[in-house]
Amino acid sequence: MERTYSISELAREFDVTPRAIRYYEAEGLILPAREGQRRIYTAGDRVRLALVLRGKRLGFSLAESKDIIDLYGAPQGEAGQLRTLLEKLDAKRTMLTDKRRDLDATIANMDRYTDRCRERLMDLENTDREAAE
Amino acid sequence: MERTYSISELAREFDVTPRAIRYYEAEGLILPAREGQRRIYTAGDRVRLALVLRGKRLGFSLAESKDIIDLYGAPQGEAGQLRTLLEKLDAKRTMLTDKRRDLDATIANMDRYTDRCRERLMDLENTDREAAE
DNA sequence: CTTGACGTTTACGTTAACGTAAACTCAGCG
DNA sequence: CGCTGAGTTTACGTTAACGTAAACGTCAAG
Repeated sequence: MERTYSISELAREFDVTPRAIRYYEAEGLILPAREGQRRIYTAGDRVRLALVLRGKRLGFSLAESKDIIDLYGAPQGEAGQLRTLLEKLDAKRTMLTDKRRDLDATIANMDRYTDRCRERLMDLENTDREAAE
Repeated sequence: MERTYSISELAREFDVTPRAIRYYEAEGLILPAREGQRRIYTAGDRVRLALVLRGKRLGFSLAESKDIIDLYGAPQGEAGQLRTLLEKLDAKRTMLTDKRRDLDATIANMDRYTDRCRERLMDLENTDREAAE
């Protein structure tokens, strides 16, 4: 038997509130089974939650994350379905690499600035040392 | 004389509304000069706007973007100021590279899945061709 | 002179993503 | 049996980031 999780268990593990997890369910991002009234999360549900949270860190809305996550699990019976799936995957990939370009530019920018700051600091320390002689 | 811009000029160029630009000003992200009552944006203001929008694409809140943008332009007179600035820059850089790790993982994940889909499609096309014989 | 185009302030409305609180169920324990 | 701890639903509250609308200024063109 596969291991399952309660809502508060997942909440603790990922440091979110049960309320947030229920909200993701209401938005159609996670669909746990029920045992009576209680929600039962499988390992698959846990992965989906992790994907949602990673999406959040990357600045995706829940709707965008749902778009992406739903691609994993799309029907692949016919060749036509596979082809449209591949197109959608390509579109998402483009969006992701665009974001990476922005991110790399931001980091490169900051690095250049940091270098200038370091130089400035070394200059300051040198003149201090000279003044102390 | 350096070129300046009106609010609607910048709005058109970056495809945002004047309202949004004024909001960024209210939040302290851009501080254009005034000519009478009208806002006059310099090339520097334009750069700051571009940084704000890039931050948005990366999923930063306006407050986070302000944090980052304010680092460029922080006082660097004393060595102490430079050292705390360098610390803050390092912290931000760590956050950015963390984000890139998430982003790379997301892309790699999607690429693996895409490869499996492509294989599946080729298999399907092969069995189709064989069935047609 | 008035009509637009562009700008301004002020203020209220809207959406996403939850937080918070109330009132309920239900299994287990002493 | 009553209590506790975990879970549930329902509903209203909250914040960020603007959208939208009203009411006004200003200046060049017709």
